[in-house]
Amino acid sequence: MKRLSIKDIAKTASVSNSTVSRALRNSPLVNRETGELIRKLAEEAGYRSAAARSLVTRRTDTIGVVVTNISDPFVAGVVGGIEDAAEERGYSVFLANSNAEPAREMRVVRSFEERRVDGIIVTSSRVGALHVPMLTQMEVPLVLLNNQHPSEAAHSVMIDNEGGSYAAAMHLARLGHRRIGYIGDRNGHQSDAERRGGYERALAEMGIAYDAALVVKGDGKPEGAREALGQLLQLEAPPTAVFCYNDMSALGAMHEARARGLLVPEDLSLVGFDDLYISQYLNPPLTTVRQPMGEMGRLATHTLLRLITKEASSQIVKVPGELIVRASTCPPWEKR
Amino acid sequence: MKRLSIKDIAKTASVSNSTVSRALRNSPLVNRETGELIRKLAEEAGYRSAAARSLVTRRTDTIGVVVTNISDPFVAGVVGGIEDAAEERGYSVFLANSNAEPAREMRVVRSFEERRVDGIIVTSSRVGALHVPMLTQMEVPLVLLNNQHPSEAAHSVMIDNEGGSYAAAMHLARLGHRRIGYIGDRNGHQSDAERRGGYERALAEMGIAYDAALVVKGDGKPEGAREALGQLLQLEAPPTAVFCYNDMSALGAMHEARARGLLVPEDLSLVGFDDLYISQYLNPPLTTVRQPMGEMGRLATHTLLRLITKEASSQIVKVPGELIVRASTCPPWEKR
DNA sequence: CTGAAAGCGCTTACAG
DNA sequence: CTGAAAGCGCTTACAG
Repeated sequence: MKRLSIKDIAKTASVSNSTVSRALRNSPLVNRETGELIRKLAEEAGYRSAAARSLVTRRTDTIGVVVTNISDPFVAGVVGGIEDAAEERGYSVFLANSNAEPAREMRVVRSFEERRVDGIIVTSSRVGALHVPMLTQMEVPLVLLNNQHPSEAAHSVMIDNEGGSYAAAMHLARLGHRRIGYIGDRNGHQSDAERRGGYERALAEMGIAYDAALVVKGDGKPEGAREALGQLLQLEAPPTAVFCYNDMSALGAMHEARARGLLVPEDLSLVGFDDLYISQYLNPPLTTVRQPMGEMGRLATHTLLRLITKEASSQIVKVPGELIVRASTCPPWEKR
Repeated sequence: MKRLSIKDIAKTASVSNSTVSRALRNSPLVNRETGELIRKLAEEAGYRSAAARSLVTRRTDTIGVVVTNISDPFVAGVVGGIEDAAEERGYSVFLANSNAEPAREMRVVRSFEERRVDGIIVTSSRVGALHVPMLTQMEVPLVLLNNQHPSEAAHSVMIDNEGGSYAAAMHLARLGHRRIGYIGDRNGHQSDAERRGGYERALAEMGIAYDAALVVKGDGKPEGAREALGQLLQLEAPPTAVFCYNDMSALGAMHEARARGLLVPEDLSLVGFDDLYISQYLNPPLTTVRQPMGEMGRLATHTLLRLITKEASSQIVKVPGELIVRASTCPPWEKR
């Protein structure tokens, strides 16, 4: 069964290619009955070629999404939202992992360009930000999601890192904690600086002196956080609570605490950032700052689509986080 | 900066379009020096249009991947492997969520067809299997990954459900457990039947009588497993160990056990299936059967690529699972 | 409302 | 080794 083309349909409907093309695009320039007949035939018979269409329309109804690693649950959540929003509007999405390798990111972006995607979304990439110049020069609409580079001229969707972290640290301080640690991300992300900023503001507001020894660096993954918590626990006066850069770090910290025989939250309160799906099922369930991942993906897509259709669109949308209090935090005096 | 075409390069190199086209494809039919010059110009200047090329070559160097839900960590792991393998071979991947909705799955498959993908991979979809006839009729190469439908005529990559589950249940039985529960998946997946099969074979081999009351159904997610574990715990003689359909179910069971004040593994041993990234960090770390997700994705891609190039390829690849023993299981007599 | 014709940007026999 | 020409399958002025 050969792939049918517009021409075949034209033949069996005994009209011209032009008419078929119009009917398939629901053009008003075509007789109702003729149009319906053609559409019915097309439905049964086959489909048009997007390639041929794109060649003349110069649109592909396609967007490219570059992520550092689709296996990261935060990224996967965002991509889910992007795909949903794109599909709703009739767009298909190309997905490419950069693995945070600049060379690979360049490669995939070029392949996106060659495929003439109508727009590109870059997620959480430090690398990506370095290429903003290249990307903007390509003059393909671009939206950055949780961009990690301060100086961008691109449109972006960002979580309110500072505000969310402030809420997290305030929660801990109000519980009565005075020695509150922060396990950050050593990769020099802007988000790390912002989250630390919110943490510091909360401490200051609660009259807690900033202690540099309580601020250590993980890698955004469980392993790095385990080490980082180890450092914190070696302190003369170890923290009674730790705010972590993200849920994955909190997961590692929780694991490490358990390995050392500490109870969470009785011996150590822990707060994360992200609210991954699994976080509610941890033992204990994790107190964290929710990022609406799917929603952020949808937002980024809508922004991009507006860019593509040249509609006005806000340069940067900042999404608030939401503190979700669960069982990994409690007052320090419940200790022992 | 306008998008350059082959024609522009031809002009500045003062050769014909044909020559540029050949040089860009590294054809031996072109003078070395000329070729290099052209390639250099092209590198600086711009790129060819994949759409125009596809129109004549009838290939798009593109594959479509349909998943039920990219936010599922198992699926995300598989997609990561697919994307890696595809990128290596110069293919781009379209990603589409079906959300397990048949209508949406149809839609995305059609859009894949319209975009003339060279091949399609369908992951873990019960729905997908229903459309195998439609898909095969499209005569686009198709590979199913962990297909949930028994009667397919398509190529597929599957985990050895029966063998993995047998190993999991044997592990429990050898630890000394005699009352071993199974929390399955109520969605009627073939994988559920196979995993239960492995469980039953192990019991039989260890001389443990099969007790239907110990076999309950979850939904493959934490919530369903919580309920299911609740049922098991209401039994007169509740199980001392439970094998779960997947890690997400084990996560829910662990959460429910904790909520009821049971200690894992002392009061209840728990085994999962998948070995998600997070499973090693759970409290306690989860004993489970590892599915090499990324590897399976790569395998599916290689099979598909072979199909695309008409090379011979095995109809069905069965991947062995690996039992990973961690801290969520112990002998029953350690109880109390 | 409809059709003939040009053209989108490539690739590939065909003829040198 | 190179170029002119046809053609891939559509869309869209243009002319009825």
